[in-house]
Amino acid sequence: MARAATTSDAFNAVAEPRRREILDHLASGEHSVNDLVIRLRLEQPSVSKHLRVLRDVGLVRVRRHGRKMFYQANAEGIRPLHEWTKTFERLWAHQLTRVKERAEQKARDSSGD
Amino acid sequence: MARAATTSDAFNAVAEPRRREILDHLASGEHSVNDLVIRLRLEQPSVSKHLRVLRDVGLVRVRRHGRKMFYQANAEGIRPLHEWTKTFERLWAHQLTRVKERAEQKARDSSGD
DNA sequence: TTGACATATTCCCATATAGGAATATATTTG
DNA sequence: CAAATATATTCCTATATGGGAATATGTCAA
Repeated sequence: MARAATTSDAFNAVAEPRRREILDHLASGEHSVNDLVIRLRLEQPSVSKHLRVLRDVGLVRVRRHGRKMFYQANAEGIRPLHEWTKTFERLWAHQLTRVKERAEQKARDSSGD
Repeated sequence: MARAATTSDAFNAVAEPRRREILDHLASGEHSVNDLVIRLRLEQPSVSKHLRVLRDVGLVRVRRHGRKMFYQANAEGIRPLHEWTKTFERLWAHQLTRVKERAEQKARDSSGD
Protein backbone atom coordinates (compact mmCIF):
# COMPACT_ATOMS: atom_id res chain seq x y z
CA MET A 1 0.00 0.00 0.00
CA ALA A 2 1.18 3.54 -0.58
CA ARG A 3 0.79 6.47 1.75
CA ALA A 4 -2.74 7.59 2.54
CA ALA A 5 -4.13 10.31 0.30
CA THR A 6 -3.41 13.89 1.30
CA THR A 7 -7.15 14.37 1.18
CA SER A 8 -7.87 11.57 3.61
CA ASP A 9 -7.78 13.78 6.68
CA ALA A 10 -6.44 16.99 8.17
CA PHE A 11 -3.29 15.26 9.40
CA ASN A 12 -2.26 14.28 5.90
CA ALA A 13 -3.32 17.59 4.42
CA VAL A 14 -1.20 19.72 6.74
CA ALA A 15 1.82 17.46 6.44
CA GLU A 16 2.74 19.52 3.39
CA PRO A 17 4.62 22.68 4.45
CA ARG A 18 3.16 24.83 1.69
CA ARG A 19 -0.32 24.02 2.81
CA ARG A 20 0.56 25.06 6.33
CA GLU A 21 1.90 28.31 4.95
CA ILE A 22 -1.32 28.86 3.08
CA LEU A 23 -3.31 28.23 6.24
CA ASP A 24 -1.04 30.58 8.18
CA HIS A 25 -1.88 33.33 5.72
CA LEU A 26 -5.57 32.56 5.75
CA ALA A 27 -5.51 32.76 9.53
CA SER A 28 -5.39 36.53 9.18
CA GLY A 29 -8.55 36.62 7.10
CA GLU A 30 -9.84 36.02 3.61
CA HIS A 31 -7.42 36.06 0.70
CA SER A 32 -7.79 35.59 -3.03
CA VAL A 33 -5.78 32.98 -4.87
CA ASN A 34 -3.62 35.65 -6.42
CA ASP A 35 -2.90 37.15 -3.02
CA LEU A 36 -1.50 33.82 -1.96
CA VAL A 37 0.42 33.40 -5.19
CA ILE A 38 2.15 36.72 -4.61
CA ARG A 39 2.74 36.38 -0.88
CA LEU A 40 3.95 32.79 -0.99
CA ARG A 41 5.76 33.10 -4.31
CA LEU A 42 4.29 29.90 -5.66
CA GLU A 43 2.94 29.16 -9.10
CA GLN A 44 -0.76 29.78 -9.41
CA PRO A 45 -1.61 26.17 -10.35
CA SER A 46 0.33 25.03 -7.33
CA VAL A 47 -1.68 27.25 -5.01
CA SER A 48 -4.95 26.18 -6.59
CA LYS A 49 -4.03 22.54 -6.18
CA HIS A 50 -3.07 22.97 -2.55
CA LEU A 51 -6.27 24.86 -1.90
CA ARG A 52 -8.17 22.03 -3.50
CA VAL A 53 -6.69 19.57 -1.04
CA LEU A 54 -7.44 21.87 1.89
CA ARG A 55 -10.98 22.27 0.61
CA ASP A 56 -11.48 18.53 0.27
CA VAL A 57 -10.61 17.96 3.91
CA GLY A 58 -12.65 20.93 5.07
CA LEU A 59 -9.77 23.12 6.18
CA VAL A 60 -10.81 26.07 4.04
CA ARG A 61 -14.02 27.59 2.74
CA VAL A 62 -14.46 29.51 -0.50
CA ARG A 63 -16.55 32.41 -1.62
CA ARG A 64 -16.68 33.74 -5.14
CA HIS A 65 -16.71 37.48 -5.84
CA GLY A 66 -16.59 38.27 -9.52
CA ARG A 67 -13.79 36.31 -11.04
CA LYS A 68 -11.93 36.13 -7.76
CA MET A 69 -12.21 33.34 -5.26
CA PHE A 70 -11.76 34.27 -1.63
CA TYR A 71 -10.56 31.55 0.67
CA GLN A 72 -10.72 31.53 4.43
CA ALA A 73 -9.44 29.06 6.96
CA ASN A 74 -11.94 26.78 8.61
CA ALA A 75 -10.19 26.41 11.93
CA GLU A 76 -12.67 23.79 13.11
CA GLY A 77 -10.87 21.36 10.85
CA ILE A 78 -7.62 21.90 12.69
CA ARG A 79 -9.18 21.23 16.03
CA PRO A 80 -8.85 17.41 15.93
CA LEU A 81 -5.13 17.91 15.42
CA HIS A 82 -4.98 20.25 18.38
CA GLU A 83 -6.92 17.84 20.54
CA TRP A 84 -4.68 14.95 19.62
CA THR A 85 -1.46 16.81 20.36
CA LYS A 86 -2.96 18.03 23.61
CA THR A 87 -3.09 14.48 24.94
CA PHE A 88 0.72 14.59 25.10
CA GLU A 89 0.87 17.89 26.94
CA ARG A 90 1.24 16.30 30.38
CA LEU A 91 4.07 14.18 29.03
CA TRP A 92 6.29 16.97 27.85
CA ALA A 93 5.61 18.80 31.08
CA HIS A 94 6.78 15.76 33.05
CA GLN A 95 9.66 14.97 30.75
CA LEU A 96 10.91 18.54 30.91
CA THR A 97 10.70 18.41 34.68
CA ARG A 98 12.86 15.32 34.68
CA VAL A 99 15.40 16.87 32.33
CA LYS A 100 15.50 19.93 34.54
CA GLU A 101 15.92 17.85 37.66
CA ARG A 102 18.75 15.91 36.14
CA ALA A 103 20.46 19.13 35.12
CA GLU A 104 20.13 20.52 38.61
CA GLN A 105 21.42 17.30 40.12
CA LYS A 106 24.40 17.47 37.82
CA ALA A 107 25.04 21.07 38.88
CA ARG A 108 24.99 20.04 42.54
CA ASP A 109 27.30 17.08 41.85
CA SER A 110 29.92 19.22 40.15
CA SER A 111 29.69 22.11 42.60
CA GLY A 112 32.26 20.46 44.82
CA ASP A 113 35.12 20.59 42.27
CA MET B 1 8.53 16.36 -6.92
CA ALA B 2 6.94 13.73 -4.76
CA ARG B 3 5.61 14.13 -1.25
CA ALA B 4 8.13 15.02 1.45
CA ALA B 5 9.64 12.08 3.29
CA THR B 6 7.76 10.81 6.31
CA THR B 7 11.01 11.34 8.19
CA SER B 8 11.28 14.98 7.20
CA ASP B 9 9.41 16.25 10.24
CA ALA B 10 6.88 15.42 12.94
CA PHE B 11 3.99 16.59 10.75
CA ASN B 12 4.77 14.05 8.07
CA ALA B 13 5.54 11.32 10.57
CA VAL B 14 2.22 11.55 12.40
CA ALA B 15 0.20 11.80 9.21
CA GLU B 16 0.16 8.01 9.22
CA PRO B 17 -2.66 6.73 11.47
CA ARG B 18 -0.73 3.66 12.64
CA ARG B 19 2.07 5.85 13.87
CA ARG B 20 -0.39 7.94 15.84
CA GLU B 21 -1.77 4.74 17.35
CA ILE B 22 1.72 3.71 18.34
CA LEU B 23 2.32 7.07 19.97
CA ASP B 24 -1.02 6.82 21.75
CA HIS B 25 0.10 3.56 23.30
CA LEU B 26 3.51 4.88 24.19
CA ALA B 27 1.86 7.80 25.92
CA SER B 28 1.03 5.45 28.79
CA GLY B 29 4.66 4.49 29.27
CA GLU B 30 7.37 2.29 27.83
CA HIS B 31 6.43 -0.65 25.63
CA SER B 32 8.39 -3.33 23.85
CA VAL B 33 7.97 -3.88 20.13
CA ASN B 34 6.11 -7.10 20.77
CA ASP B 35 3.72 -5.32 23.13
CA LEU B 36 2.82 -2.99 20.30
CA VAL B 37 2.55 -5.85 17.81
CA ILE B 38 0.03 -7.57 20.05
CA ARG B 39 -1.93 -4.51 21.09
CA LEU B 40 -2.15 -2.95 17.66
CA ARG B 41 -2.45 -6.22 15.77
CA LEU B 42 0.12 -5.24 13.20
CA GLU B 43 2.91 -7.31 11.71
CA GLN B 44 6.17 -7.04 13.58
CA PRO B 45 8.14 -5.64 10.62
CA SER B 46 5.44 -3.04 10.17
CA VAL B 47 5.75 -1.90 13.78
CA SER B 48 9.53 -1.83 13.57
CA LYS B 49 9.39 0.25 10.42
CA HIS B 50 6.94 2.73 11.91
CA LEU B 51 9.07 3.00 15.03
CA ARG B 52 12.06 3.68 12.84
CA VAL B 53 10.31 6.63 11.27
CA LEU B 54 9.23 7.95 14.67
CA ARG B 55 12.79 7.54 15.90
CA ASP B 56 14.22 9.39 12.93
CA VAL B 57 12.10 12.43 13.64
CA GLY B 58 12.72 12.26 17.37
CA LEU B 59 9.21 11.30 18.44
CA VAL B 60 10.33 8.22 20.36
CA ARG B 61 13.36 7.11 22.33
CA VAL B 62 14.63 3.57 22.71
CA ARG B 63 16.26 1.60 25.45
CA ARG B 64 17.52 -1.93 25.10
CA HIS B 65 16.99 -4.48 27.83
CA GLY B 66 18.27 -7.89 26.88
CA ARG B 67 16.86 -8.73 23.52
CA LYS B 68 13.90 -6.44 24.01
CA MET B 69 13.74 -2.85 22.89
CA PHE B 70 11.63 -0.54 24.99
CA TYR B 71 10.23 2.49 23.27
CA GLN B 72 8.85 5.58 24.90
CA ALA B 73 7.23 8.64 23.44
CA ASN B 74 9.29 11.81 23.31
CA ALA B 75 6.46 14.28 23.68
CA GLU B 76 8.78 17.22 23.05
CA GLY B 77 8.68 16.28 19.40
CA ILE B 78 4.93 16.71 19.30
CA ARG B 79 5.10 20.15 20.78
CA PRO B 80 5.73 22.03 17.51
CA LEU B 81 2.55 20.47 16.18
CA HIS B 82 0.67 21.58 19.26
CA GLU B 83 2.04 25.10 19.00
CA TRP B 84 1.12 25.36 15.34
CA THR B 85 -2.45 24.20 15.84
CA LYS B 86 -2.73 26.53 18.81
CA THR B 87 -2.34 29.56 16.54
CA PHE B 88 -5.79 28.73 15.14
CA GLU B 89 -7.44 28.42 18.52
CA ARG B 90 -8.79 31.97 18.51
CA LEU B 91 -10.24 31.36 15.07
CA TRP B 92 -12.37 28.40 15.93
CA ALA B 93 -13.51 30.22 19.04
CA HIS B 94 -14.61 33.18 16.90
CA GLN B 95 -16.04 31.07 14.14
CA LEU B 96 -18.05 29.03 16.61
CA THR B 97 -19.32 32.23 18.18
CA ARG B 98 -20.52 33.38 14.80
CA VAL B 99 -22.19 30.07 14.08
CA LYS B 100 -23.85 30.25 17.47
CA GLU B 101 -24.96 33.81 16.91
CA ARG B 102 -26.42 32.96 13.55
CA ALA B 103 -28.28 30.05 15.07
CA GLU B 104 -29.69 32.27 17.79
CA GLN B 105 -30.64 34.91 15.26
CA LYS B 106 -32.44 32.27 13.26
CA ALA B 107 -34.24 31.10 16.36
CA ARG B 108 -35.40 34.66 17.07
CA ASP B 109 -36.46 35.16 13.45
CA SER B 110 -38.62 32.06 13.42
CA SER B 111 -40.06 32.60 16.89
CA GLY B 112 -42.80 34.74 15.33
CA ASP B 113 -44.39 31.93 13.27
C1' DT C 1 -18.47 38.25 -29.67
C1' DT C 2 -13.62 39.02 -28.54
C1' DG C 3 -10.04 39.76 -25.32
C1' DA C 4 -8.26 40.05 -20.78
C1' DC C 5 -8.13 38.45 -16.29
C1' DA C 6 -8.61 34.85 -12.41
C1' DT C 7 -8.67 30.35 -11.18
C1' DA C 8 -8.93 25.31 -11.91
C1' DT C 9 -7.70 21.11 -14.11
C1' DT C 10 -5.05 17.79 -16.80
C1' DC C 11 -0.94 15.47 -18.20
C1' DC C 12 3.69 13.97 -17.26
C1' DC C 13 7.24 12.13 -14.22
C1' DA C 14 10.56 11.43 -10.49
C1' DT C 15 10.03 9.99 -5.93
C1' DA C 16 8.56 8.08 -1.55
C1' DT C 17 5.95 5.49 0.45
C1' DA C 18 3.23 1.03 3.42
C1' DG C 19 2.57 -3.56 3.58
C1' DG C 20 3.93 -8.45 2.66
C1' DA C 21 7.49 -11.82 2.39
C1' DA C 22 11.88 -13.12 3.26
C1' DT C 23 15.98 -12.50 5.53
C1' DA C 24 19.46 -10.38 8.62
C1' DT C 25 21.12 -9.05 13.16
C1' DA C 26 21.39 -9.29 18.13
C1' DT C 27 20.86 -11.51 22.51
C1' DT C 28 19.92 -15.11 25.72
C1' DT C 29 19.91 -19.93 26.94
C1' DG C 30 21.28 -24.81 26.86
C1' DC D 1 28.54 -23.90 19.49
C1' DA D 2 23.24 -24.29 18.17
C1' DA D 3 18.52 -23.13 18.90
C1' DA D 4 15.19 -19.90 20.28
C1' DT D 5 13.61 -15.34 20.87
C1' DA D 6 13.19 -10.31 19.69
C1' DT D 7 13.80 -6.90 16.56
C1' DA D 8 15.46 -4.71 12.25
C1' DT D 9 16.28 -4.53 7.43
C1' DT D 10 15.84 -5.53 2.52
C1' DC D 11 13.31 -6.37 -1.62
C1' DC D 12 9.14 -5.95 -4.10
C1' DT D 13 5.12 -3.40 -5.94
C1' DA D 14 0.88 -0.67 -6.34
C1' DT D 15 -0.20 3.89 -5.46
C1' DA D 16 -0.28 8.79 -4.53
C1' DT D 17 2.02 12.44 -4.75
C1' DG D 18 3.99 17.90 -6.01
C1' DG D 19 5.78 20.68 -9.40
C1' DG D 20 6.02 22.28 -14.26
C1' DA D 21 3.79 23.03 -18.56
C1' DA D 22 -0.13 23.41 -21.04
C1' DT D 23 -4.81 23.95 -21.25
C1' DA D 24 -9.62 24.46 -19.66
C1' DT D 25 -13.23 27.01 -17.33
C1' DG D 26 -15.43 31.08 -15.65
C1' DT D 27 -16.25 36.03 -15.43
C1' DC D 28 -15.98 40.80 -16.62
C1' DA D 29 -15.37 44.66 -20.07
C1' DA D 30 -15.61 46.84 -24.56
